[in-house]
Amino acid sequence: MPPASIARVLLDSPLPQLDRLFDYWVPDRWREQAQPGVRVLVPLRSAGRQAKGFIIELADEVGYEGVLSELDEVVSAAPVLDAAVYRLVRRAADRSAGVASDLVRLAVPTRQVRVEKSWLARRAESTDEARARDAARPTAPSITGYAADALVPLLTFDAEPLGGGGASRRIALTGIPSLVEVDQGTWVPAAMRTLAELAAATLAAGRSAIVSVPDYRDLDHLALCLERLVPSGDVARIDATQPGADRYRAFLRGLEPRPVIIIGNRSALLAPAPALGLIAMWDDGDGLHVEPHAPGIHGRDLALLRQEDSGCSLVFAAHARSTEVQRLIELGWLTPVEPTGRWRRRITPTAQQTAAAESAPARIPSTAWKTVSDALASGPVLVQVARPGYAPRIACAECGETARCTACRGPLGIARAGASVSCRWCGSVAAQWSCSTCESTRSRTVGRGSARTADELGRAFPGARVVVSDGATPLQSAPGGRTLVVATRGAEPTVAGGYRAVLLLDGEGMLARESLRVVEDCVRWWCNAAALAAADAPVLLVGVGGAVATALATGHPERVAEAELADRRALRFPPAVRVAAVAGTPDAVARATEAVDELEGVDVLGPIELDEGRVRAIVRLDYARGAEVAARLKAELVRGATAKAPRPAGAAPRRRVPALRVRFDDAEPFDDPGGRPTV
DNA sequence: AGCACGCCGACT
DNA sequence: GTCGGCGTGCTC
Repeated sequence: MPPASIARVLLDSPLPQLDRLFDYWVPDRWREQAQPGVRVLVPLRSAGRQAKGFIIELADEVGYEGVLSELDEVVSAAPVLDAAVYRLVRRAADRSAGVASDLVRLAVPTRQVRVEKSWLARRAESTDEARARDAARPTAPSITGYAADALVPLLTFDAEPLGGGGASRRIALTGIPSLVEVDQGTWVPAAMRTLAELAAATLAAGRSAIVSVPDYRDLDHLALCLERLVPSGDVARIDATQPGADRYRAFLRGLEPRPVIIIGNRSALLAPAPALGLIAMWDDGDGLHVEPHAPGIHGRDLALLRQEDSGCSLVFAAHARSTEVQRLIELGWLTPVEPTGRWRRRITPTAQQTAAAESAPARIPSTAWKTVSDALASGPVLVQVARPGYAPRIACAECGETARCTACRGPLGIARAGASVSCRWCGSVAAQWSCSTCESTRSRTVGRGSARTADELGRAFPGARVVVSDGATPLQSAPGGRTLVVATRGAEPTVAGGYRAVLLLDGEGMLARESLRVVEDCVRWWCNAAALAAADAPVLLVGVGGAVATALATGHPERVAEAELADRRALRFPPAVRVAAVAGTPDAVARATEAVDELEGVDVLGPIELDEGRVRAIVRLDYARGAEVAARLKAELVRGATAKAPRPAGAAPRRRVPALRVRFDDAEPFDDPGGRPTV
């Protein structure tokens, strides 16, 4: 038998029972092109069709007793599924009972034939010019604001074996200062400059870097910082909003031998990168790092797995520490690092008062009113609110019951001043509403959204320009001068020089949300907004007291993470343990939970009723049980997908809904029962 | 997903 | 005696 005549192929299929490698003969005509990583078409006999797939490895021995088919076609010679990316995808799928090809689909963008052809042609040339460019490495920038020796271990790669690197290679950056001026009049968050400098220094050491940020406004700032440090050909931007061809070109850049800096959102962590030296992630507590598609993996976990596999450096940077990072610090897996001469951003708690200064809106205490008023004289002021729109909620004037949409049961609200009442979920206008409890037709507005706050503040501070930035229409930056910027949490724009004051409203309401992560999320939102203030500017948090307020007032947000994690340990909640939500038909869920329940360090909550005919249970597991639990749940998924559940007499013959779904490490099951379940 | 193999009711 | 119902299981 000639060598390497068998190709092991991963099929492009979401079916769990097909999530393994299939052997195919490589016919002579494809022998040349059939290399690991290429796209192929293969026959799947019983399915009677052709399947797409990727060659994972070549072999010269059959690992299968049956009769092999020949692969039909090598789609292109581009080895798009990189070996390291496949290892990452395989491990990530295995630890979450997921299907590898679901992740491959995120890792390898849709093929763009023209882009790929020109890339292959260019690669074949391999010009002297390219080699000269390789030799001319950019010089390493210093990392502004950090002691020279603090970050040296991150940027030292000499002859280190892959998979090496201790905890000094993995750090959690905290205490990051606020905005910095990178060019005349251009201000960016200091964290973006630090991450850009780290990436550029990694590149200068002859290694690639991946920097993952939650949203495109961070990405723009990061790109801006990198422009000043490295040639544009050394930066590849992977971003969901860019056109397919650009996306594919950026992706292919990571397959070239020359090191590169890859910047992007969560999918950047799945990008190929030669000689990976650094993975950095900004604000890992931001929910945008969670991939919404199956199997719903958090970018943080991808970063941790990839670091372990490659032995590269790892940086989690954030203003507020997540409980997950706190846990890794306590385990000794991450080393906390702070900038030199760290000054602590203090957030001053201010009690809610009913009696405020003359003409002040009732929700702004008089001290805060004075602060805003004074600050406006020297520049822009940020006011953070919880909700967009005019009135976030409508309630019955008689009994106080929340008004809900007749179509979808979503809450009703008012989007703009003078607009009619409409549903916040489905948008349908509620023309004639009557209370479902007491049948009254009189309603009242509850709470103030960004639009109403802006209206009120505009009247209260005549002469100030009022700007609104919310999730639907976020601003990257706002004008300076006498400007009041009203923004919903997470949508705060930057201003040159930083805000002269920051006022955090609605804290009480934000904390009242029924969610495992409320405290953590609120602290993150507050710290992120506070970081947009000028260094000496006051930051006031209205209506929040207790230990959280104390931690923020003394400039120690990490104490909140410590306390939160201690609570979760006591309650056996994530991230002290891992969780897997198991949803589906009652018998499928029962079988799945029975399969794992008897394991040491595993317990099951529920099941509870979801919608008609479906239930959901929560499996809680010690980290050490992860592989075993995921494997058993995967086996149940395979069983559920192949053998159909015995249907009760008289029911519809084929269920449209899958019998079983599993989602790991999602805190949603612990959240507000009024929300819409996603599992 | 698709499609074949396999074991029980009304037909030339 | 067969033709075909779709329940069960496999796909290199």
